[in-house]
Amino acid sequence: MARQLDDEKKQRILESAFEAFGEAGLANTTIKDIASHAGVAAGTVYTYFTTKEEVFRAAVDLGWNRFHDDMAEMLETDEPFEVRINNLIDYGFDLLIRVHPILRGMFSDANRMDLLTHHVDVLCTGMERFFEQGRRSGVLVGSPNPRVRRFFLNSVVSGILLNISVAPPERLRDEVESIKTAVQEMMRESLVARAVVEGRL
Amino acid sequence: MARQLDDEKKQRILESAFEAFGEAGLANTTIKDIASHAGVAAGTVYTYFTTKEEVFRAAVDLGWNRFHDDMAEMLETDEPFEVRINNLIDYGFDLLIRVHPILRGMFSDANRMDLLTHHVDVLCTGMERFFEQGRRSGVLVGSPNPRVRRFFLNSVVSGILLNISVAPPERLRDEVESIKTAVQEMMRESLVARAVVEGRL
Amino acid sequence: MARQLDDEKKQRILESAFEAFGEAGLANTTIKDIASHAGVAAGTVYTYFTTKEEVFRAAVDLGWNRFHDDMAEMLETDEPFEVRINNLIDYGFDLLIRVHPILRGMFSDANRMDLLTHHVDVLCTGMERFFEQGRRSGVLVGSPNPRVRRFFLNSVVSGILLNISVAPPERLRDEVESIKTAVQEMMRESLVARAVVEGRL
Amino acid sequence: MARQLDDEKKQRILESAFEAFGEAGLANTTIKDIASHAGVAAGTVYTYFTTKEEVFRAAVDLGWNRFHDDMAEMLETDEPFEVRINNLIDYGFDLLIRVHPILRGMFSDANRMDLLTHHVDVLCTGMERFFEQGRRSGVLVGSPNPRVRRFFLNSVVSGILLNISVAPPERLRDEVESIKTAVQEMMRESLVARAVVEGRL
DNA sequence: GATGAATGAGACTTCATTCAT
DNA sequence: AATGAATGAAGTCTCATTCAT
Repeated sequence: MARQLDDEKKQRILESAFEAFGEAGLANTTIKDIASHAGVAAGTVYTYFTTKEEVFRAAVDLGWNRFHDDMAEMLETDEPFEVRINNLIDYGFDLLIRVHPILRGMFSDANRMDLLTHHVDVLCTGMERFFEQGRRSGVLVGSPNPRVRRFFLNSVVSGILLNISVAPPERLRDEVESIKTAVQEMMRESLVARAVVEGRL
Repeated sequence: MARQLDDEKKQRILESAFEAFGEAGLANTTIKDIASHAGVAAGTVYTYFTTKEEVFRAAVDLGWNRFHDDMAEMLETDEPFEVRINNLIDYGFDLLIRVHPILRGMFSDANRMDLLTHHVDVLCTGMERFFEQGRRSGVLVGSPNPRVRRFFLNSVVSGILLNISVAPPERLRDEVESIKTAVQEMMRESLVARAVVEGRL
Repeated sequence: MARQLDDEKKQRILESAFEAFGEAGLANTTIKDIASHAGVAAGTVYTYFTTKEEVFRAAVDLGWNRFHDDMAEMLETDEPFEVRINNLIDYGFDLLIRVHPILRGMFSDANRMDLLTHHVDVLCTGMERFFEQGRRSGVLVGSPNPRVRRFFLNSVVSGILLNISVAPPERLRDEVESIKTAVQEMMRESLVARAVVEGRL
Repeated sequence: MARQLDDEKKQRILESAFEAFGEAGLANTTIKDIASHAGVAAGTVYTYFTTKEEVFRAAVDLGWNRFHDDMAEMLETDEPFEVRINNLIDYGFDLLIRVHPILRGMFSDANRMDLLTHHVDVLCTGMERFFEQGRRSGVLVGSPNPRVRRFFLNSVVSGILLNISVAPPERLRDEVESIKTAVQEMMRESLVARAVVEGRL
């Protein structure tokens, strides 16, 4: 038998593509860039993918799926809601750093290929489900109108994504840190406000 | 006279570039595309710009500046705040449709060239100043903490931009309409909530 | 046993090559095409041949040799000349259909590699010898000048080859049929003409 | 105004393509080969043609049309038939040397693209018309059956084409010379034969 | 011996930019 | 100032050939 198709190698190519596209975008990244970063010959990329566009799509999905998986793992535990929301704030933003390339370098092209709406939707639906659990345990406030709530959620989530995407790599950590702080304060205030409304304070 | 003619031609090129880049992105748009849409020869573009990148920068700025100007014109009138906020909701989103190309087609590349942070910042600062006026006349609520308020504003503004940018041209108007409705509801609720807190309801 | 198996595999590859080259030509046929049609892996082709060009040469020779063999078998029997000439006309053209690929798909490249003159020559010499036998039994006419006779033979034989090579596969059988009819008529006339000249009619 | 599209340059490219394709065939000829032989940059070829295939088609047509034109010019004069047939034999074969490339290098691919049947047909029809004039002035014999005559003509014409096409360039002139001699002899014999039949000799 | 993944040279084609007209 | 033909660098992709398994 000959050398077998190597899933590890495909992953290496994909990882390399993810970084390269994230850095420079679809058009400014060459197959050679990707290949040499992955330690293979240019032609080898075509053993695992049929076109550059397919590599791009796979790289975008890699980033988003990794993000979704990490989010799910973090949120869907048996711990009490308070612990999970702290996890979200404490570690959730770290996840964004890993997917920063999808936002910074792959945004427009991914959008043009209609690869984004789906993932933004998945993300927001996951968040919504999570916060729903919080609502049931009375922890979080928000508009009593579910449509407004969804819009608010969607806007804030998207807004955070956009803000992170525009951050150049070198300012990325600071930007994330400041967003994190703001979210923490916002939540604290929200809880206080609710307590006031409920006459608990 | 000659000067005017030239300026007019430069504008035509820029307008054409704005549309072409917005539709297809930096890399998928050729100088010839831009030139022929503007009714000039490819070489003529180089009479007014030195490189394709410069055309791109100028097109991005054209879009954003036009947006900023329209926003300013709309918000900075002498009319009472209530009228202006209705204008914002009624007509503001129409402006977004005009700048959709910057978001849809020029996002990543503009970002990579660091042309975005500035404009997002200008937009948010303008909005902040506007809502500040509202606050002074007691119309709008929001966190008492200015940092949280700014974060909230920035997130929602950015979120709206992202959501619009993600909409394909054919779904654009519907998407804008639904965002508009959500914002209206959100504001109504916000005013009610404040009235409740203040014991007015 | 092993030897036989190998030979059989080599034949399969060659057969596959003959068809593929005949269909698409040297440059438009890949080693993979040939291999997969033969039911082997691309690498295996290199166990039996050293280069693609060698495969091509072998395929060309396969076609021509098969043709020469079939012609020889048909012509060199002990039957009377009249029977054999009828065989030639009745079945000879069927042979051309089998070698059509050499003519249609392999012509130019085979020619460039100087693989053709030899085979056209072999064919014409065989035909000449055959007709010579006819002459001896007084059956066929033709120029009394052997050089003219050879030229005439060569031209008609080559002309038939060219006409068949030019026929697209789907028109091949019709084309062959019409050539067959024309040859039959021509021969009949020739015999009549000779009879006239000899005062037999 | 800019440099104008230069018909002379297009001709130079075509001429270069004709020679290159004729020498090496479609697949073995690169656009760069053609361009550098024509003294232009590779990209310039694409100013005048859209694909390599288009260049090839144009080169094939160039060769054949030139041939048809020369034939027509030679045959369609007011001179007596005897003079014209001598022209045909004396100079006609020289024309074949000019088109040798179409036959040697472009045959198979041109055939695959169905560019040949038409031209072979045009050639044979032209010849038929010419010999028809001869028949009317009683100069030439041949089968009284027009179908047989056409087949004979077609075969001999095609046969000559094939024989010339298989000649390698260095043997080309000799080959043509010997065909020429054979044709001359064949015609002389044909005339003699007719005289015999008619009792004139 | 067979396999087929890996290689990398090389082809076509595009397009930003230049510059003769 | 405008034009658009010319240039040539660069990118994607193919495929003959090699060689580890």
